[in-house]
Amino acid sequence: MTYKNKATQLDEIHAEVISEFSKTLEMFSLNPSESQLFVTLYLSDRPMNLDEMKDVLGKSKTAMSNATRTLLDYNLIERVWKKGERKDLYKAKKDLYHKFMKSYVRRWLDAIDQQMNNLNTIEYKLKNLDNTEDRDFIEGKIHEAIAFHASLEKVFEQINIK
Amino acid sequence: MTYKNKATQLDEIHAEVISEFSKTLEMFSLNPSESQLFVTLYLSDRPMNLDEMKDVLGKSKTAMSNATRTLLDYNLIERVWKKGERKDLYKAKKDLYHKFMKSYVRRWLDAIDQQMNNLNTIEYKLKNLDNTEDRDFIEGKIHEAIAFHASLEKVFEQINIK
DNA sequence: AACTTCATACAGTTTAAACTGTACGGAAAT
DNA sequence: ATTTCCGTACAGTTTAAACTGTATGAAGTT
Repeated sequence: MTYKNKATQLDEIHAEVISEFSKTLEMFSLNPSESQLFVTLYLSDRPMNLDEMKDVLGKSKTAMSNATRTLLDYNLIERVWKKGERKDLYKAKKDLYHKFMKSYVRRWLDAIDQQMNNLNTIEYKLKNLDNTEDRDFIEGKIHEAIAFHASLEKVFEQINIK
Repeated sequence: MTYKNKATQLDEIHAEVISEFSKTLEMFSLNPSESQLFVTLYLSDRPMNLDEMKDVLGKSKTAMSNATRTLLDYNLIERVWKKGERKDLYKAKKDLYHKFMKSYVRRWLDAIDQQMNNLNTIEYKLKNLDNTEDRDFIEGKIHEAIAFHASLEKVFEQINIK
């Protein structure tokens, strides 16, 4: 039986957690680098710089730079200042669940809002057309689609409060 | 000013609704063909066959065949039988909001369940290792990750009831 | 001021998703 | 039984996302 020291075994576990947990985070519309990077920071007991990240994940520094910016934008990680340190340091924010939900819900709500505007614009165009059976049919459908968006908005707003 | 007859104007509106509404539906993890096809069926006053679909969307019949199968699987459209008709006919299901939410929530819950199992498996492996500070640290993180999944499960289950 | 060292912009490459066209098997029509 | 017509499997192509390597400019160091 092959001998494995504790450190190696823990490294394997570490890698497995990154691989598995990141799959869930990808469902929040994060790409693989973003998801894996978040889990890496989440599992780290101290802030990390871009070079450390790229070594852990075996990806390019550019990928790490892009991923940190997105995660910052989503408010999932934060930059940490350390005296005498030239490299940027980042750590995962606390309270996983709320941070992810908030970011996710916000992106949904933004998109829903945008799409409702677009549908309202289309509906407005319809009003300038003569009334016909076809016109009324489409108008009804657009109305229903807008109501669909309103329902979505409602359900995501409810999540937000919790 | 260019003359446009009613039919042309309505066709334009029709195309715009497909283009815009489908963007929202893509957020339910549908690909462009699936989303556009759903909206097409949604806007149609009668069931359509694959050839009609491909003409409306300007895509291949294979794309339509694949898209209908996915939409059927997600329970968003249904097949319609018509006497003497050899081609398969499909129509959009009623009650957009509930159908989409249900399908979406189900896919989230399935994935969460799968991921919780994976994390539990990893945690079990950890138990066979000697206790060290590092081990305890990772174990705590895995626990937190599992709790994160449990919270997700809860929030999506709540949506489901409504 | 010259030299390092960092993050990131940018162009190019790789990889994966989306889509197309052809071919095939099965069902219906002749 | 043969022919026609349908949906879809499959292989190949196109398109878009993800990622890499190099270049650049800004900030810190000597």
